[in-house]
Amino acid sequence: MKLTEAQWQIMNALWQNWPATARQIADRLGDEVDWAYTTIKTMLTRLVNKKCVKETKKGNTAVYEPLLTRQNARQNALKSLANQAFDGAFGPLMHFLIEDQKLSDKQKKELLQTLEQGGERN
Amino acid sequence: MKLTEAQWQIMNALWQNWPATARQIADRLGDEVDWAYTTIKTMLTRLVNKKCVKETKKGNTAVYEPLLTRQNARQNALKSLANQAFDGAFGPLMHFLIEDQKLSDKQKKELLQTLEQGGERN
DNA sequence: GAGTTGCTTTTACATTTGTAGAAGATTAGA
DNA sequence: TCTAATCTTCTACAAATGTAAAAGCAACTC
Repeated sequence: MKLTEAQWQIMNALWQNWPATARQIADRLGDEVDWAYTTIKTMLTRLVNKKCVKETKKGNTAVYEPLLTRQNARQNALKSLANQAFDGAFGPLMHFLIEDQKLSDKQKKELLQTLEQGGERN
Repeated sequence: MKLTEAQWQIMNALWQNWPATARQIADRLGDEVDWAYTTIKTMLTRLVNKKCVKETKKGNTAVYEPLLTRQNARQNALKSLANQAFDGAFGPLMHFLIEDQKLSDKQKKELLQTLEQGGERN
């Protein structure tokens, strides 16, 4: 279930709003990338094969919708990053983010808040 | 500079302690993976080509050391994850981690501490 | 000095990814 | 109904990745 760079872009475009046709996705991606329409089609097909996307037909035209949720994709990505690069735990990852990514004070404050909220919710 | 899964494993083994020979790396990886020695050699060579690792000769034997630091690799990985999956910012990433990864109370407490410390240091 | 051991370099080959052209089917317009 | 615009499916091909066997060279061991 690991997505490649290109696949993330497609998925991001799809998550933005779906169901969507290949053309719509192509349009959404228009600014960011410079892919031929068929390239996008191919990638969609491959994502369908990987069960990340579902394809249905509306007449002649294929309509796509995500099977993999953004949530899930993010979770997987983070998990695999944690595994590969941070000894499998989120702790060190977060630690690294906080210590080394030089959060702005504002960001830190927000984080603190999030943390406290989270504490109450659980 | 993006590392693949397999490359992370090699690099992790190398970061553990270096300079190291291919054999040493193979031994360290022994538990985790089941690769032929030559596979490891090949991967090291490829990492050398990508300038992630430096190779020097000690007699007949190649000795490897990282050129890419773990720090840097982590940074790159996080950055690219943030870009792909979190609209390019660390904020949302962290948010996601905290909100959706269900940190244990202990983890949360640690985090709070880290945050406060960080605050003082900066 | 012949064999075993261990390293190195070379070569190979399947799969996945990035990228897309070509050709065929369909639909919307003139 | 002929045509232009779109879609779709098929096919292609290079680069990267995963995985390693083969063959060659050096060194230790009898």
